[in-house]
Amino acid sequence: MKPSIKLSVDAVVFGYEEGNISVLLIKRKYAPFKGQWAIPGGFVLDDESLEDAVERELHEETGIKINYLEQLYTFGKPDRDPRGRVVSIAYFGLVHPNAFKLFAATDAEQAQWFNINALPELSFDHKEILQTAIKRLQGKITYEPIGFELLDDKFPFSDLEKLYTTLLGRGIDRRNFRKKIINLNVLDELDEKVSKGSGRPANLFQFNQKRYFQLKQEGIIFEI
Amino acid sequence: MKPSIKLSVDAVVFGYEEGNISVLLIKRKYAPFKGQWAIPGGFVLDDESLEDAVERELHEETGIKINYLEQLYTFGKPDRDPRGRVVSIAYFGLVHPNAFKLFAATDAEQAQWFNINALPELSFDHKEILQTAIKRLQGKITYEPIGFELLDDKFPFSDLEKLYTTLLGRGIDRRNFRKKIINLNVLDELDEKVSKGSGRPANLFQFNQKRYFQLKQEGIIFEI
DNA sequence: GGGTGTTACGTGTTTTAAGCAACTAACTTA
DNA sequence: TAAGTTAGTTGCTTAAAACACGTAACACCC
Repeated sequence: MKPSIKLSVDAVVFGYEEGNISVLLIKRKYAPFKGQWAIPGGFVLDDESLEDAVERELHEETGIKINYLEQLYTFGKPDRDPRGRVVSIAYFGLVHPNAFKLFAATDAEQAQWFNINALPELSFDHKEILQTAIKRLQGKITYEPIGFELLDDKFPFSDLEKLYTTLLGRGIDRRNFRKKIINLNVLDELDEKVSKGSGRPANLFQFNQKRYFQLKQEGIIFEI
Repeated sequence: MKPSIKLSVDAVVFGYEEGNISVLLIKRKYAPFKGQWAIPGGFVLDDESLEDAVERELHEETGIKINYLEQLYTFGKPDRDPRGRVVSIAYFGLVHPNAFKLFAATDAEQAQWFNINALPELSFDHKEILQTAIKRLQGKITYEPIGFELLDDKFPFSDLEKLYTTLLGRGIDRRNFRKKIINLNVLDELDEKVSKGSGRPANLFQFNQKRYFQLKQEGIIFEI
């Protein structure tokens, strides 16, 4: 007896640019939900791992290569797909958006970044998936020094600060935040400055990769 | 085209009794891994939800009814099952072990509680699943007032304390722990005492369900 | 029935971190 | 050159975690 349940993967990919958190969506080329926006994803091939499937689909549909990926949650309500029973394993990814040129193909008519505060209507139960992903992102950021996967190589401290306030949706104390991050020793202060608009030019920082990944592995608790 | 990937669910169920954290395992009745211990679980039927599948399999194989269940992680390596491609959605459950009489049936020859420090060899990749579950349990306990789902209705404070030290695998400061828990206001102190062996008899406590579930919903952060 | 061991429980002090205000620094723009 | 703007520092106040000790209420033993 062959099962009639199909298995798919979906990927919620976040990017951050100049104070905005965006998510990568595709416009569906075929029915169901033809012409509507959706999270990139597709069916798992019989002999590929789940992670391979996510990366393959992401690359096919949007041209992107991910640099951070983790499993999010598995969605399996019997009626979530009009084509029949489809259980989807959702993943959660982070990229530097300006490191890639979006390029839609296969099932996707178009691929585009959307600000998470200005989302279009989504196909299937993708709204629920996205909300789950946003919660995960907000949760992660408070106990892991995320940011490396979202920020540029070199960045002013205010970018990190803005990433946190935007993501948490609330103000944080600039002074304590700086103290805490500096004390983590994950940042190397550079001798370069950058000036954007008015105001004092900011010093540039860079993540110390070695220390950063060491900290992540130790499962650091750092409570913003 | 019908897919050849099959979908199963597995459930890691924890119980706590007198200072011991146990996990519920079954002895497999059929090949593969016949006669070996495994996490309870089985294939998902075409028209049932994932949660229904878990609860059905758990009840069939062990006689247990769960009072706390959440999704853990989905395991999908192509070679994890010798019968072919099987992707398994693992769940995580908590029960009061002495509230049920174990009763093995269907695929299970026997169902039994095992101390998590004295586990037998496990089938498939179930060792990895169990380790993931233990990590989740340790993580959850530090930011959620878990315990209600594991402890008896009435319990001395030392039971809660022991639950935490056992689960975290390290000592905690008894004085601060008590202060913190009491300040959460989730416990009602009863006028009953219990004496086990020597020493001063302990006052019994009870979870204030209303306040407890309110706190959980608010997603309390309470950092042991 | 009075010491002794044992577990339960409370008070207090010291140390660390979070919360918050005021200030200095280095630029741009009018 | 004064005013506006963003960057970054110093320090004080308050809350919480880390830690030691003292007291309470039993069982057990002689």
